[in-house]
Amino acid sequence: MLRARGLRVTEPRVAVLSYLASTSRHPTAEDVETAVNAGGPVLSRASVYNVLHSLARAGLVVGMSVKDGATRYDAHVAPHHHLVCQACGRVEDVAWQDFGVAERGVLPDGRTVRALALTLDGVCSDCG
Amino acid sequence: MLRARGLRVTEPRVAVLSYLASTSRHPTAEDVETAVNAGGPVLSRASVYNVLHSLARAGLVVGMSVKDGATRYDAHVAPHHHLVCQACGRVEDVAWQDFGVAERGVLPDGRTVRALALTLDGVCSDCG
DNA sequence: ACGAGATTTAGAATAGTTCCAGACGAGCAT
DNA sequence: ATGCTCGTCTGGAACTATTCTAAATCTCGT
Repeated sequence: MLRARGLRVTEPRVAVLSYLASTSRHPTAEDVETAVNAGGPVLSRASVYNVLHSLARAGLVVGMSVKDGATRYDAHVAPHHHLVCQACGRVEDVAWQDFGVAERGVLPDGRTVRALALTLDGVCSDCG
Repeated sequence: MLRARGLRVTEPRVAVLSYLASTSRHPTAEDVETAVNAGGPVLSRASVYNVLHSLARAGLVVGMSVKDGATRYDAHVAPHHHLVCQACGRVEDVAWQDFGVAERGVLPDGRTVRALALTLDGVCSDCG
């Protein structure tokens, strides 16, 4: 998977990518560091950022900024939106077809939209 | 205007709000500080943040996070989207009717969307 | 004009991220 | 398999954006 994108296969990359792929949360870099270092050899903070950047450049994960706090990462790269809960701050996925927009297109004035994910403010399933 | 929202009218608030209302850019807190202090009495950095937070809480401005860098502020609170140019990083407005989505609504699974603004990745008018 | 309480201030403190220079190790060529 | 090369990893310092704190100041109802 990494190899297919022209990235060398290293232990840190495997660890980070499997963690991200295994969770439906949208962990911050710190979450990743904590999880990956939970019971084994340590990954330095700088490495976490390095790896996240590599994976993002390769298109294997996407990073997203939410107004409060740190950048969150998501290994689900198929087109979908994010719902940021105004009550609890959680970030949940929203299936693409559940919020109808053209995936990409040209605005009436000619500007081009290449949206991969939209961020919606709302209320999540628990706080609803 | 400030008074209408139950905020005391102070010189810093007036200065920041007029600056934000006068520009179609989407300035960062630092931009605001620079602009407001350009030729007059100084506003401390902490005050800029204080004021931006008050205004945001009162609904007179909205803050938005873009993946790279600092939070940007916008005094145009009517519903509209933001287009983040992938080439130059600029943030431009997109009229609501130019990108059709329901302003708010309920997803098929019951979660509530209260979107005020969506952030689109794309290419701006200059870089087009 | 006065007083209560909100607001501002400067600077220190914190959080998130990046930079650096050197050590290390993946994978190509042999 | 072995050596080499360069991409990758590391710890720590540095940096940037933002928040905190405690005291000074100012707005506005009375």
